[in-house]
Amino acid sequence: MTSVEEPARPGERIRDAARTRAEILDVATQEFARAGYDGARVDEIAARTRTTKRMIYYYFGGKEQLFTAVLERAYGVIREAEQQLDVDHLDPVAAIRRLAELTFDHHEQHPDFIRLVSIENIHEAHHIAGSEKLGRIGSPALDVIRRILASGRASGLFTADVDAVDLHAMISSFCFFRVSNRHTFGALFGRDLLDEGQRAHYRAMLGDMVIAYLTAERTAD
Amino acid sequence: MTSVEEPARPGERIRDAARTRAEILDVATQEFARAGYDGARVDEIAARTRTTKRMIYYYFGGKEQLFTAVLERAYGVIREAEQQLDVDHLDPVAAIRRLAELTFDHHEQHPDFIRLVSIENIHEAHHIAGSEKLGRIGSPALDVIRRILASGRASGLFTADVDAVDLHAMISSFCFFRVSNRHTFGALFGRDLLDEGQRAHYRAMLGDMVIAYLTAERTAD
DNA sequence: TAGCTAACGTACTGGTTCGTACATTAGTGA
DNA sequence: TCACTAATGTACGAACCAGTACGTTAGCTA
Repeated sequence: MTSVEEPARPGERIRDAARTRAEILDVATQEFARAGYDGARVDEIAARTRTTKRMIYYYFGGKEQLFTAVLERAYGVIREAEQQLDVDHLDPVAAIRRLAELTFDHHEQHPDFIRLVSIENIHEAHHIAGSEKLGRIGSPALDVIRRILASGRASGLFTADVDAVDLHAMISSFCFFRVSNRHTFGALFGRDLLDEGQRAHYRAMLGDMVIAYLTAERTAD
Repeated sequence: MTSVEEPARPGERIRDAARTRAEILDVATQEFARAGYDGARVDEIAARTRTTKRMIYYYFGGKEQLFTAVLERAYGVIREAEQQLDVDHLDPVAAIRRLAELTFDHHEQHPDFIRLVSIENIHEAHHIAGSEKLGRIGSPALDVIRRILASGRASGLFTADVDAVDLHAMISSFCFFRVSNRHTFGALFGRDLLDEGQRAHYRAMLGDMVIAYLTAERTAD
């Protein structure tokens, strides 16, 4: 999520539009993820940048548009990662487990993204709806899931006629919840879902669950 | 979630501490759920009450404590509902499906509660941690799950040696995600997870998933 | 090298928002 | 019935915060 890491040589290297813009986005991502949309402070974002508040309005127009830009970039990062998915060489069962594991890993590695999505849901996806870049973009992972499901059904390994979007929701919900609800779950049940020692356990549990669901013999249809 | 519904006879019925307190909590629940902690306005809460802002500070002390009180009551409602759970007369498979369905229904029926929990997670469960009533309260559903799992294992129906808290997390994650991420999911995939026509489908899917997981033959252990 | 414009900084403003000082009254117990 | 306190209302203040008016300069181009 970090795209600016110049050594910050003092005094030097002024007037770099691209860098300034990117730096604002980096800091804004952290600040919005930290405090939510209304909790985030434009002054605080500016203070943690090598530029001033004026530039935020110069480049983005306002707090609202800045948040939209943050979301757009965050979703862009996810899309790129999902496009790297390569599980076609595996058999359907192994492929779906691998996909679940990669989704699991990805959620764990991007807690700020999870927080931004949670925040955007509190605001009823208002910013996504107003963004040309984000409306109905779907997810590259969906195509992967579709291919795996088709091949699994063809080979008779998968008994259930499952919809790709539904399976994506099933996998995502577990991965997302583990990160998004970590704090309340921990406070209520005294168990940290992100505990390092439990990581492999939950990762396997997700895979087992999905495979079991896809390969179970249905009593009725 | 609504506990005050007096006919509001004008001018009458002044000086009712319990009612005033409850009315503030009702309105505050809506306002916090609507806008998040920082987005919520104390003045707005007061305006939508038959009393004044002064009373909010009189009864609760401040915005922070008011939010904690809102959370405490919301969790209290959930606990009460979970205590009504009665699935002991069913066989383990039917019992676990019934439990999943009731969890599913309950999440769907209390979107404000889901939003409050999401908001509290953004704030890293700070208010729960500071509340005597909420620390480590767990969930009555956990005991039910423990009983069902024990009986399922004893009868040999459940192959997996699953932990109750983990199973609770699995069920909750799907139910929670469906409500909490409804808006971003809908905006991105063009599918409303709360669509009335899909309700039975997702409800069955959750049950199928859990049952498949619990009854699947494991390849390794 | 002159001039033009994109990029940047400073200082301020107007409205908002949490919180409170102060005044008042309903209802209860002696 | 009288006094006392719990409950309530009004009006205001001080800090905060998004957004902007205005001024400046770096660096490219003709």
